[in-house]
Amino acid sequence: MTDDLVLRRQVCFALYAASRALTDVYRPILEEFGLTYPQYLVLLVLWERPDDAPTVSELGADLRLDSGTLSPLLKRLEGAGLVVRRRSARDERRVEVGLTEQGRALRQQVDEVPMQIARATGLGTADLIALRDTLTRVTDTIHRQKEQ
Amino acid sequence: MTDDLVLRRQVCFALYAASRALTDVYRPILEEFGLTYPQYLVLLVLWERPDDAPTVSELGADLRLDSGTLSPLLKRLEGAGLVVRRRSARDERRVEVGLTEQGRALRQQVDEVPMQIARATGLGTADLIALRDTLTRVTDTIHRQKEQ
DNA sequence: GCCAGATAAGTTGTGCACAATTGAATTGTG
DNA sequence: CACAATTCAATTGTGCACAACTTATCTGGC
Repeated sequence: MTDDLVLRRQVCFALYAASRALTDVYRPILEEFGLTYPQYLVLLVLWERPDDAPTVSELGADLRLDSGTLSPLLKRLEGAGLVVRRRSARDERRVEVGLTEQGRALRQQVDEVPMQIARATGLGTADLIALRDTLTRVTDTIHRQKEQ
Repeated sequence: MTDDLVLRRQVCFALYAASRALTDVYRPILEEFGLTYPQYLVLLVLWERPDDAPTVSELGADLRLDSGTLSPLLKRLEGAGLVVRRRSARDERRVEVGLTEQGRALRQQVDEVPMQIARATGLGTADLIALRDTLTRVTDTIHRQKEQ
């Protein structure tokens, strides 16, 4: 196996390992709020647009998750009293996901979570931005190829 | 609320999304060989040291996975005829994982997989090296903090 | 207005990840 | 030597991810 192949394998493993390591950092922090990381991501999307209640599909487009993942996840968030689901009046196929008062209030409580996470990475702002941009480029490249 | 809470600017989401996107690239390629990505990672470790059969713990140390993940995964690899598990003679608590002839032979067949993956990322060698180093640094920083 | 095709969300089944627990084997200490 | 503490793999239970399928609803062409 050439060095190039080893390198390429290492990049993929590095990505896989880093993603799991970061989730490990989130776990104890989010556990205080009774949240998992994917649940936290869903709430981030909802907090960004507090006025319109997106449908399951729209949430899925943002997070690149399908209903097979989101349906049970949203059911758990609803069970926790953070979210409400209601059939759209205009289109009964759609389910709109909105925040409850409790879900809205949670936003302030998790305010310092991103800073804690950034600190745990040990990277400065410039490195974080560079890393985010590279990763976003990789993700976009992959998704663009997939659509063709 | 601060920009930090904006999903797009989150390095963590970029990492999570990139990791899943890359697994999406692996899936159809590895499916031809009847492998999942974590199973492929286990085989990579075994191919790197074809002489000694590592224990479940040693595999776990390399991949940062515990027996709760590895035990059923190894059972499936054994069911596929790629791997054998045997209790250590010296220490009956340990289970050594070795390659079968079929498992050894698979190595040549998946030879060009890493190149296909690297192409899918759309990054050149320099970018791949930089990305790998940054990710490794993040992972190491997190794991070092965890041990303290 | 009717209906074939589409779209949306949910369900089922498989395979990770990981926490917590179990049970067997080994090690360290008195 | 005895035995408590440790180590190792496996198991159990929860929660993603994702493919494949189901059911309900909607849309466009006629």
